[in-house]
Amino acid sequence: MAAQPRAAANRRRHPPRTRLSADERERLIARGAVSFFCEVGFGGQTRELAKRLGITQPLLYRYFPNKEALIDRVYREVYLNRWDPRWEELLDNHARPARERIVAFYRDYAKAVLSYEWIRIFMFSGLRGMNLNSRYLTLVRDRIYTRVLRELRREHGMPSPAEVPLSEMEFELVWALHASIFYIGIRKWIYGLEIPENVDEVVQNLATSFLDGVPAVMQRALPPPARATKRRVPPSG
Amino acid sequence: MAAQPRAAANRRRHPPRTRLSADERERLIARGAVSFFCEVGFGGQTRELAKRLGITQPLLYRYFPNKEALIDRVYREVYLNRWDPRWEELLDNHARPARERIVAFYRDYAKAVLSYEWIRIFMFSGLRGMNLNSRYLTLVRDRIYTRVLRELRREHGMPSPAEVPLSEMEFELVWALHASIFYIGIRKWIYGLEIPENVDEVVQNLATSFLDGVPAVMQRALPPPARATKRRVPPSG
DNA sequence: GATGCGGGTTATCGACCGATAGATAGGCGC
DNA sequence: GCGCCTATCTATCGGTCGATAACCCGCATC
Repeated sequence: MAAQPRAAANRRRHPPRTRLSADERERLIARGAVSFFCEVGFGGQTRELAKRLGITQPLLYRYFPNKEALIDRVYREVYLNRWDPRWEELLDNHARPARERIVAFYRDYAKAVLSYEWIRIFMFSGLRGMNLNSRYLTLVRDRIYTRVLRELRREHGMPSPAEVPLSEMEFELVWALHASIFYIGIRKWIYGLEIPENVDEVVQNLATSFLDGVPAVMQRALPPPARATKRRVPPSG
Repeated sequence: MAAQPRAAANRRRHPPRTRLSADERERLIARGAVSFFCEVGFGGQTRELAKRLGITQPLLYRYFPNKEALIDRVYREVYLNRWDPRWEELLDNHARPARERIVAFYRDYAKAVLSYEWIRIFMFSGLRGMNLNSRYLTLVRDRIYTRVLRELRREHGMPSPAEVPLSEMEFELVWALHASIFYIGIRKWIYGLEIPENVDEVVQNLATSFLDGVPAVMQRALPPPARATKRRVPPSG
């Protein structure tokens, strides 16, 4: 702080500029942007973000052409690499009982999805009108819900999806389980409510309760002709 | 400016100003603010809001001291008068079977809550860090969840909440039903996904499936001494 | 030890946005 | 039909924010 011969050092308002490689700096900015925007929303100011990163605001524009590009990067950072391809294998593995597989999957899925960043970014991007959410959820529907329902059908001796296509109502039932898990995150990181410590146990109970309660509704929801497919029936009368 | 006989009329950029009573104008602004902010979020600009209302932006400031006051008004407009006191009566009415009451309640609750405005304002206010959400949800927990669980306990011959307090896990199970209903709205009005037309039927199935699946989990979750009340068993073997 | 590449900074622009001041005009009371 | 009250408008201010321009300087290179 004392008067130094090097006047330039005193004029400088910024702490000693740390000089990083371009790659490293870009990663730092990207990571910082994720935690910044998922906290304050995409309306957050670039100046504030720069401050948190310990750099000046124009430096952001050396690495990203504009704010929108930075936001895009945040999306990529959060949405990509969150999908575990082993989930599908897990659900397909007929060596384990269906019930056990489904519970195991949801416990693992919950662990991946129930995070501050994911929940909030997901919500912000939805409210912003991006279609990222719908794209992602279509993936979940095609890759997961179909499998869960297929296994449930088989488990309870109902016709396979090939025989009787999965109904909208059946998808709604799986949506409900998905919702009840995701909502735990919403309660904690959007509403700021307390949630139980043993989330894993809660998820397990939710999945169990789902598996107990859903089959009856599924059976009721099967279209009348389909319910009779156990005795082979020709497609058309 | 051009020297015309009726210069004033030509200089006017606005359509013929409609002059309303203060009360009426304020209501108009409040209603417009609700639909505006729930669409674009609270970051929406007062100029844009004024445009939609067909008035000039400074007029807003005649009725509301600042933007924040306008937003507060939006909250009041949306949060208040959405609670139907008959819900509690409905759940307490022992003349009807518990199952029927609970299903009826959720069908009605869903009808009240699954609206564009409610879902989005609720989300926006949560992300903004207001504690309105937690206050509201604490109300729901105290007034609704406790009743639902109480009736479920009674229905299945479990000890009353007075005998064995409601556990966190039991509340989680009711949360799950709440979540699965609320999430229908999130899917539609935040993610922009298609949802079934017959929401009422879906809600009915969700509630039914809940009532089918939950009791077993509840019974398992009861603390050991309580579970043992049927066959008296000493605590330690 | 001059040179220049490139990461980092300061200074600033222009648009936007909340808010205010003061002019304007619709319509009621007399 | 005159005057006043007040709802509404025009004009504008001051701060904010994304973005750009131009300069700074540590270090590798020769």
